[in-house]
Amino acid sequence: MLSPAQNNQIAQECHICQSRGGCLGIQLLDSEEVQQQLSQAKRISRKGEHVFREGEEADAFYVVRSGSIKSYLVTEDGEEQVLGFYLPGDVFGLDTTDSQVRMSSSITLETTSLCRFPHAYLADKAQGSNLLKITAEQMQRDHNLVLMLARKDADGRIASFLDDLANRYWSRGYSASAFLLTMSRQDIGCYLGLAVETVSRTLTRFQDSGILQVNRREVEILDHDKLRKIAGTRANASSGSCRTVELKAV
Amino acid sequence: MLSPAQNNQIAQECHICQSRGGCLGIQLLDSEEVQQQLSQAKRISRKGEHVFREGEEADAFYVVRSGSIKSYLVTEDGEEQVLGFYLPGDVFGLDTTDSQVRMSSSITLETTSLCRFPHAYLADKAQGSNLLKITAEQMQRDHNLVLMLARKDADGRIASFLDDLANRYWSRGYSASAFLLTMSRQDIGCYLGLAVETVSRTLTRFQDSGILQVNRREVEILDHDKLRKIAGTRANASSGSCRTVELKAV
DNA sequence: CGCTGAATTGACGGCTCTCAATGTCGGTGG
DNA sequence: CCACCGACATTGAGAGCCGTCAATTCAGCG
Repeated sequence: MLSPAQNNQIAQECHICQSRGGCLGIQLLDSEEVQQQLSQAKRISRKGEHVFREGEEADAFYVVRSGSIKSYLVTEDGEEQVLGFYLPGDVFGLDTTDSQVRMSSSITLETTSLCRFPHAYLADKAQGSNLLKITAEQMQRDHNLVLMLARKDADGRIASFLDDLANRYWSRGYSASAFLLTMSRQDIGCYLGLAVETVSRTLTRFQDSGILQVNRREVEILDHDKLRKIAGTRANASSGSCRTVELKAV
Repeated sequence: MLSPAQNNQIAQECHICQSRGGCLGIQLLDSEEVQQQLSQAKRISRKGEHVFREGEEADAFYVVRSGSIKSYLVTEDGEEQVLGFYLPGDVFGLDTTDSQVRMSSSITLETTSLCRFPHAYLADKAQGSNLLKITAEQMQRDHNLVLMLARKDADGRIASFLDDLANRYWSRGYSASAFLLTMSRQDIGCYLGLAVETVSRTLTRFQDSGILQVNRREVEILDHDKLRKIAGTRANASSGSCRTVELKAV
């Protein structure tokens, strides 16, 4: 076991995971290996480099230290479906098949620094519960995405997307009202199941309504309440008839 | 450790998990507890009963022995978003929040028998990798759903849905061409993000095209190739401009 | 300075949602 | 046994959102 002082030093060295209750390396890696792994772990990639690709062996997962990551998969006809974007502090690379093969690819959207957590170096104890918590994050994200896709129109999707980004930046200590979109309009469209033109038009319309200010990749949210309101309202009652039917009480 | 004979006996008692490489109880539960847990585990619920609800404490997950389950969550405006349907052999109840709280509700669609796996009784060893494998299933399912919602039109979604069901029945030893829809049209619509009427119309149109025969809950697939073809083709190039851009090789 | 790719804006058409009516099945009570 | 009823499913007509196609502007870069 490392001394508290040592832990402290390592934790300070990487403040990214504080929102999770401390450095993941200390939580997950065999104590004796922590320092070594953490020092090996820092990988810096330039924009457009793949961290891993679908089909490769999955022998590690990652935490974003700085920069941003796009996770996507390629359909049969050779086109992308974006699965998510990862910001500093986010864990990614956990979605693998039964046989520990990558279910998706991930690529850097800018110069990005990562922590790498090889599966082989994970400590055994309490691993299950920790991993469960982490995978839960991913699944929640998936569910939110599904929810957006299935139940919201273009306005709702864009608003949800921006609100989500704002919250995630906020929880990481950045401004929730002004930030940079590290991904292209196309990426956003892919993520939200919208055409690029629709993304553009919607942003412009939001700007005209005074909800936000947008210039290229720069976004400033002026009326967060209104944004949240748009994000919250669903598009179609389509599945709106899907009310929770409470069956007769026993 | 139980003797091979005992393991064999227990495994035979429950043949559901064979496709997974053997009874999950033997793989996951503390050996000494296996038999006890397995006998306690059998829970039979009548149609319309909740297995658990969103917000409850998540102290166990489940495997469907017989019957079927609908997983859903309720949006702010009190409406459902179906997250998936679970058939015999499927694991569900793994999607929890950080603090081990249910992220979704699940309800029986018919008389259903379940195996219950309390987290407290899980053996420590090799738990991590096993759980990872299992959560991976769930995530893959999520991804497929997202893919459908974001990139397929009504025809594609319905076709994918039916093809998926057929494959899952097939892999469990049932007919892949004729089966019963255990869920209502509304449930299907919720799952696929379509209006009930669209589901109905699409099924009718598929029938008129000779792809399948449908009567109420009974479905018989007549032209599986054509079904798969429809399922495979995407609706909009919307995100179709989302080609995999191969950046310049280094 | 020209080129390339990203982003914006406009016109048009189609898919699917909405609203509404009808048909069908299972259960209930007379 | 039959009429009635409610839930589910089907079918039709109309409208709106969003994708497609196309042109234009703009930023970055060699």
